[in-house]
Amino acid sequence: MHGLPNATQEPLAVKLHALGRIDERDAAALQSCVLAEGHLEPGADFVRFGDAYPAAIVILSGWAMRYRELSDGSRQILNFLIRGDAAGFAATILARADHSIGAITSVRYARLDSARLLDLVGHNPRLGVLLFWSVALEEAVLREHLVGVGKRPALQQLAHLLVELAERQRRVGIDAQTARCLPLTQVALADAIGVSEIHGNRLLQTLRRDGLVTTNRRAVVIEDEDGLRRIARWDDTYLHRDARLCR
Amino acid sequence: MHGLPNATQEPLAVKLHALGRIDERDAAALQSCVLAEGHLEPGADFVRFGDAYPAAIVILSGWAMRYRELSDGSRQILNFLIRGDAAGFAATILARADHSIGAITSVRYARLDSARLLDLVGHNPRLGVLLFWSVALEEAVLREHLVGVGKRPALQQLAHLLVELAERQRRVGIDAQTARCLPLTQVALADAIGVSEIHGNRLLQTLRRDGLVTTNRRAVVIEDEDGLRRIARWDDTYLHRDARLCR
DNA sequence: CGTGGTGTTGAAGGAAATCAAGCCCGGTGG
DNA sequence: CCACCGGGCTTGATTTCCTTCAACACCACG
Repeated sequence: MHGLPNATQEPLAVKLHALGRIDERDAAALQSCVLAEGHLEPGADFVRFGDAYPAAIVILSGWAMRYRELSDGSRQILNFLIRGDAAGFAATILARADHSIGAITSVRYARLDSARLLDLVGHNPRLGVLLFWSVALEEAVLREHLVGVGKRPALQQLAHLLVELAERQRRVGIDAQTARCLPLTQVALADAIGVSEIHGNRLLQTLRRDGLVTTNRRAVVIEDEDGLRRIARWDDTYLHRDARLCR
Repeated sequence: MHGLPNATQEPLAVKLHALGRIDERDAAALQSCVLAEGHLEPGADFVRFGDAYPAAIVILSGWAMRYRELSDGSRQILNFLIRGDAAGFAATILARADHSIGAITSVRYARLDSARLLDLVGHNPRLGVLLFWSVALEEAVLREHLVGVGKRPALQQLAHLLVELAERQRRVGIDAQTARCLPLTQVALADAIGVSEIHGNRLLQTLRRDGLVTTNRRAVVIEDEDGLRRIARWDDTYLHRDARLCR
């Protein structure tokens, strides 16, 4: 992000900034909700299904995921969380987690003082609107995901996911080169789009054959995003939806 | 619902009451947000994908659905909306709808004054918590739906949906007999669980053969809910999750 | 009395799961 | 240093589930 005041380098602020202008005072206020930083190793869980919720957090760097394990051992990944994404707001409300959240790469996060955040929102409706916006957007992503898993052909759905993740990375200020690289194993991708690991692998092969992506050991790199968009039938209004920011 | 103060008969109040006690004053306050009643015929849309959002509403009676149409003409139903369910809160935030909402049966609804609601929440945190709770719960339902569509065998997923809908009806005070009856066509069910109409029909047949459901022309009636729960591998903690109500 | 939404059936083809190996590579420990 | 191991990836063969296509019966409705 160019020309941002310094305090807005805090990821939640960066994210909200991408939605609408927030000034230095707002950014500072957000920053004041940060209690401490924490760290998770790849594979470690932040919450597990059925556990009591820990405090709310914001991801500072690295990749995490919301997921659910089924009795037969399979796993559905509900969403990926990157820099600026928040989790655990429901802690104020729900007694127990209805899904697990785990680290994919090494993750740095900030713990938030949710009482203070709530207070802040009460006194600064504009911030509240922006926060609500980001929650609404996450729900929109979830809905789109459901549509994809339910109705889209698997290849299209895979392409859609890859484009979405690159797009989301750029939106929180990650540079275009880095944003092309998605640190996901093939199992993770398969579990996200709801197909078997083997089928997921074969789908990736066809994308690779057409030069749309390359794959490293534990990552997928987007080589031809426009091509992927075509396969995905990407709708530019998705994620682009702008907030009504004045009030 | 037995022994409720009169004002709490307003559906949103009934719904929140099911989550935690709300008193007559709270209920009256909620009621004061109602602007007017409206009505939709079966098949009519409340919002269509891409449209500007109309005001927020609460369903008073009847069935509606959130859904998305794809370019190939197919449809994914995201969620069903019944008495007490709200829609269009995102109107405050999002410029355009990212999904359509349509009436399945004839629907009565109340339009809400969202500015007033926001104001109310600001002054009555307890109400805010309850409202947030209901939003969080809807998101939980959406996540569960995604898990089902992605990972559960279609028959299990169908059974799960039927049980969930009956359960949700009872929770908003609909009597057990009525709650067993789900006014859904087979196409609607199929579109919700992400299978073709024909396959959906065959799944219903197997449920019928085992005496778990009967079907009228445009409805499914649950005959053996415990049996369905077994097939669905129903988890009793789902939807039962209780809010942390004191603060 | 047609017409269209709804439900039902059969047959055939396709998409994806499952089963079963085997490879590559990085890390660990003997 | 090398052997071994395990996580990630790849491939082929087989089976299962689900879609598609094509009819047709059945009300409910105008």
